[in-house]
Amino acid sequence: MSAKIRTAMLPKPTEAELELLRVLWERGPSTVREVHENLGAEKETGYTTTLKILQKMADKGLVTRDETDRTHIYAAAIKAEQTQRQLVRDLVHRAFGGSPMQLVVQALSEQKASPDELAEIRRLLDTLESTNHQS
Amino acid sequence: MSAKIRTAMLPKPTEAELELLRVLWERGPSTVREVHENLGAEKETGYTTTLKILQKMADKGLVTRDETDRTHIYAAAIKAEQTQRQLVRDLVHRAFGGSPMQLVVQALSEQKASPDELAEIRRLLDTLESTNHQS
DNA sequence: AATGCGCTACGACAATTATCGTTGACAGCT
DNA sequence: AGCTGTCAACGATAATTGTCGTAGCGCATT
Repeated sequence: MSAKIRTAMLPKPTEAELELLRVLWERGPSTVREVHENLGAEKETGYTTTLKILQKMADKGLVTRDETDRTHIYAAAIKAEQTQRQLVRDLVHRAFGGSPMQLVVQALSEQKASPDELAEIRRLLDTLESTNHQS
Repeated sequence: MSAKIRTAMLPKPTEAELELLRVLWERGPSTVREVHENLGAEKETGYTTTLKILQKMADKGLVTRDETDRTHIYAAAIKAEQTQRQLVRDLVHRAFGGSPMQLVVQALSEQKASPDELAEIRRLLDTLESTNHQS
């Protein structure tokens, strides 16, 4: 099996980094200030902290930085789905002994999902089952 | 107001701690050596490392320690489901913007689930939909 | 009783993280 | 040309984490 290292295997974002990534995914490319002011009100952290973390993320390649203007603009370098998948795979492996189903059960029972969402999941299940046979 | 800290809000286990917890969940109460030798072969870490982490976990309350015999016996202080739920809630909040459905989608599509498991999930969905109105 | 083995306890250590203060540059206004 | 405020860069710091080495204790077998 050929090791498929496409996107150069970026490091797993830390908790604080993930917080910033979430903002970037929501808002799209943003300035430091925009990111900082869109953090959850729970975070009572200084501006320079946000800046520093973004800089480190740029070093690691987790975000890109457009420096043409004086006020730089940061953008997530990885798609939300990709990171989420990595995190889920990690969690499944570490906490659920490799069984994704257990995680699904937890995720579903933990928070009450709306009927709409449940229906959505059913549709997803249908899709999965049909694509299951054709390898 | 009586602070109802029943389960005492244990700290979130770190990665290494989770690894040990997984072993304890699998095996039940175990000695340090048993835990250590049941780690994934990937972990090439010393015995004292495992011991130290278990001790710290005992301090934090993540595990209990039976010291009656000279060889202590550690046991997980929290149920797997409880920890898993906490981790899932965390991940949902941190990476999925609070939507558990997104996580479910990722978990399902990430790894191919067997038809049996898919059926199991369907049953779970049924249960959830019926118990949906009561709280 | 002496030795050796397995076990716990304690402390040290490097690496990583998160956080902030300070500095220096730049831009617009007066 | 001189303030004023915003911004990026840098360094410092404290806390946490994972990792061992070493010391010291008890038990069993000699």
